Amino acid sequence: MTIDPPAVKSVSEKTHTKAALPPPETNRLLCELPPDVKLRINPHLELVELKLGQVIGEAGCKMRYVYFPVDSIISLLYVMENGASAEIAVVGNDGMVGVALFMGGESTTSRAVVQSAGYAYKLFGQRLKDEFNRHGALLYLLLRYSQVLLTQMAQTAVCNRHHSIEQQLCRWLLLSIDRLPNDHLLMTQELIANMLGVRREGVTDAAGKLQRQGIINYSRGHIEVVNRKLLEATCCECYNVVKHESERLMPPGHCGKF
Amino acid sequence: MTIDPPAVKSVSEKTHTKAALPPPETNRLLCELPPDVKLRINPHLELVELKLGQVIGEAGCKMRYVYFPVDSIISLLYVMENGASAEIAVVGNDGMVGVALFMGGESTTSRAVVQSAGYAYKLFGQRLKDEFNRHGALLYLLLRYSQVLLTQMAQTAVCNRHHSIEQQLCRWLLLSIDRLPNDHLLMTQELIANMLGVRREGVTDAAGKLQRQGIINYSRGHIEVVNRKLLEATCCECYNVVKHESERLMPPGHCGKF
DNA sequence: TGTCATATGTGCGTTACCGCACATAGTGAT
DNA sequence: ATCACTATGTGCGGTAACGCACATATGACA
Repeated sequence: MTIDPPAVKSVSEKTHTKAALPPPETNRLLCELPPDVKLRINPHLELVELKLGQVIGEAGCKMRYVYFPVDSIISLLYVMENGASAEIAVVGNDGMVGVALFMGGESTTSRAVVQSAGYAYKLFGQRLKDEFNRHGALLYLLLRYSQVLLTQMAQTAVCNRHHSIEQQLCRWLLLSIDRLPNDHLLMTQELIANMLGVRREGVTDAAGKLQRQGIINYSRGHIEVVNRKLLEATCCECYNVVKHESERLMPPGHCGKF
Repeated sequence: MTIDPPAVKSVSEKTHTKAALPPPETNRLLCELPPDVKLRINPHLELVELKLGQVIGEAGCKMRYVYFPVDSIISLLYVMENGASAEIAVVGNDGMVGVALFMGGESTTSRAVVQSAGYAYKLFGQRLKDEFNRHGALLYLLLRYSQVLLTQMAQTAVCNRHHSIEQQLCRWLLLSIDRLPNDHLLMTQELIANMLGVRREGVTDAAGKLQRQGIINYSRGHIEVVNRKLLEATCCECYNVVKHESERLMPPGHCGKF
């Protein structure tokens, strides 16, 4: 029952033995690529382990690699001058980290932090750009994904403005477990507070309410969603808006259909 | 001295007589295009007048046209189920409205509203897509602009989370006058409140403070920035972050240099 | 000039969240 | 078993923004 940071590693290793590495297709973007693109890209993909809290992209620094999460989750976090922070968007096996590379900026104003340990496929930035500049399926796929990101950011802005900590916590939990294999996540309330840009005590309050309603169970860095339906009902509209828009923009089986 | 909605029209007409239409180059994006692209695009650009409050793109509805503002300002506004709203980003002659067209989504979850009346060049969506699909300078220019939008949205999210109404009002004023020919804007506190997603009284308070500090002058729908330096000093970091990132991503004279 | 709609000012109690201080409880290391 | 560390619980005063009600001022227009 006990899962601590080192244990996470062993769990991951157990899941992904040499005999059963998660294929690149575990990532939605890599999956949707047509065969010819895969042939060019896949040989250069490198499966890497990402540890909780690891920074894979710093604000203002040129990104050398892009990452396609398979079972890890990456937070795009904005850190202000005074140290306060806020999550801008979250990326799991539905997306990639490093859109600034093909957008032309090479860097962004936000930091990419591992929010849930796991694996990701890493690709050298120039390789991505080369394929992007062939102006084929990859370009159109990444463009659509960029719009998903845009939508998520916009919704985050709105949610920050109008919704309570409890509602935002619900949204955050839903976004997280959607990107995880089960309804169990490793995350302290302190870290969640950093993501949401609120006080730790505020998260304690909100989480307490959810626990008392039988929506979640948590203790010392573990959170389990036990009643997803109720969680969705308690959440603000923001989660559903983002989810539906993502599904609209990136329907499954889109590869080669651009 | 009196400028009301009808007067705005006459002012605009005075400025842009048949003899002196603002050229497409008044818009930064159109300006940066290399000659061959201009040759293909410009014949299809249509100068249109945009009235205050006009909706040129509705959430969830396919956009038929894209707009390149010349002296108008467009707000990307998210309207929630309960009617509350918040501005996600603002577009002036530095950008365009309708990125969803080339991103592939055809529509977004936000509404595009005219925040400041004026003119814009309108282009049929398919024309833009056609040029985009030539995979030339336009593609790379619009990608960079998309990153500017992304940055602006991210910063809006953070600003909503951490900064006071007064600071946000400063940011909003600066973003606005940067896109206007002078330091004078037509905007009631009620409308500003809608943009910022706060109460009208909150804007009254904040505006009152700024006025008492000699930073702005306002009365019945007119706001004039009289001390920009002080305004910037009173503002949060958000304005400068977005401004610098925009300048980095879209330096002048970039055309043909992709 | 008077009238009216609209924009702005102001006061009040309420709420959500903050910042801080400190108490309590799991958990790993020894 | 003990200790130290970290995560979580809780209380308290302070503050920013809210919702509401209503007062006042300004400019447009008859």
